[in-house]
Amino acid sequence: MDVRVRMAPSPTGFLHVGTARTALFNWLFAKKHNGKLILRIEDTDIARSTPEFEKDIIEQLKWLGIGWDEGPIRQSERLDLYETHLKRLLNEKKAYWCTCTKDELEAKRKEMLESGIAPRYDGACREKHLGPESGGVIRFMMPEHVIGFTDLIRGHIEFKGEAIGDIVIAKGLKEPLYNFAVVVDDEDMAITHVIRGEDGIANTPKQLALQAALGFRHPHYAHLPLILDANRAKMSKRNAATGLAEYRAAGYLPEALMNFLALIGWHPEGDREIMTPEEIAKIFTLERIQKGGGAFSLDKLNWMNAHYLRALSDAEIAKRIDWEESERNKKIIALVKPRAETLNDFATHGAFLLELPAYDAKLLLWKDMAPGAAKASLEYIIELIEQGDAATIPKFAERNGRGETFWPLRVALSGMKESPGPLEILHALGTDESLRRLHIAIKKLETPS
RNA sequence: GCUCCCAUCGUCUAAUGGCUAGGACGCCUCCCUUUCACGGAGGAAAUCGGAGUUCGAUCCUCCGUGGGAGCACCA
Repeated sequence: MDVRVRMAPSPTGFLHVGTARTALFNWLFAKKHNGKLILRIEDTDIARSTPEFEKDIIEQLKWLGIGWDEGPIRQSERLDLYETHLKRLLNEKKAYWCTCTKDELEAKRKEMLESGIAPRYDGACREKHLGPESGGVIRFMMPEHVIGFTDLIRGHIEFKGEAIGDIVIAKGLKEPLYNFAVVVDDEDMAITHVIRGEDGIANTPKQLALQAALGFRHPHYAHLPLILDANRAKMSKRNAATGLAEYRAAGYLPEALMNFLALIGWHPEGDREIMTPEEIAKIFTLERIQKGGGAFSLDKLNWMNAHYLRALSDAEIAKRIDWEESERNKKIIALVKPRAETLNDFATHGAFLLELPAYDAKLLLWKDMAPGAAKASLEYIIELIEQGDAATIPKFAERNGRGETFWPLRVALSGMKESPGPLEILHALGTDESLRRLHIAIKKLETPS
């Protein structure tokens, strides 16, 4: 059978890195097996879903480089389909209307919690035989037997049906809830493999039972380890940037992010870590997915991003940061690239070329050299530049001392403690601007602080 | 509290029922170098604990401990 997988984000928030990683693994799996990937928007929660979030999800997925074969399919546009199956379950007495109030349920829940048993619905409305006019919710009669399945990553997992209780599958005939809509859709879309986060494990028995009751087939399940934050807890907005758009805005490259995300919870056989999506897809297998959660290491992402950045041509970088290809911009890019970690660094690290930053005169002094020596060195360099002999600066440095020559020059031109090399900056700035900055430096050295 | 899942350097991970447990990030040292970065060469750093199976266990089993997730008229 042809592989069909889906990514099923809920538009109740911006695209989360965890959701993106799950989407990526589905994408890799589909690609590896020549299967189809379906984008399904799980917007059954009308109160929390917004078009803005949906737009962000689609936009970021595309930006990351994840394409899909079918969709986006919105659950909110398929309410009739769910209603049909809901009615069937009701008719077959596999589901029933329930009018228990939230207060009643909360009280019972508390009671059960206090007596040390797993809180679950007690089935109070099971035998009431209520109809749609009751205005209640629809509950599914959970079977009391053990429900097990073989997770493609974790192996056999079992849950006791009686511990789950009768779950609410819809608030009304036109208001299906997550677990029910998922089951109907996975069947309707002929999903073969459900690849989702570990937090979906506990939902699996519910969905399995629902599938059985509806006469649907069971897809294969694979539960991915979670992406953890630095504190090894599920990544949350409180402790880290969780929105993919935030990383994009911070200047990360989609190819770097993709490579990085693929390596959280999955690893190829060998030592190779830098791989294109195509290379990864080729060797991707669920068997090599880790069981334990993996921490999101910003350090490693930064390293990887810098690595990918250096591999880009200057012209490509200009395009990505939306800079016109002027001579000046080209120079900035070439100069900043070896040191850049993110795309944003071109603007921030390159700023000194456009405007000399304020700096302290003392910065001009190499080690414990005297201000007079620095001044003399800079004055001589000015002379060389004015004579068109800038090319002989290295020779002068040999006589004058490398540090004593290059350090003051570099600081005079950049105003910074750390920067590209002085001759490169000199070239990038051009003669006029370089001379202007050198004179500023000399003035600083002349002014006692 | 209940249910489920997990456990190799700080982090992401590789490997094998048996040589000095490998790589990457980060960290440290050295080289290159005016600085920083890049690059190059080294280094420190791990099989959670206890039983059992076995000639032998990091790997298999059990217990413990630790960590995580889930327990909605959210998804």
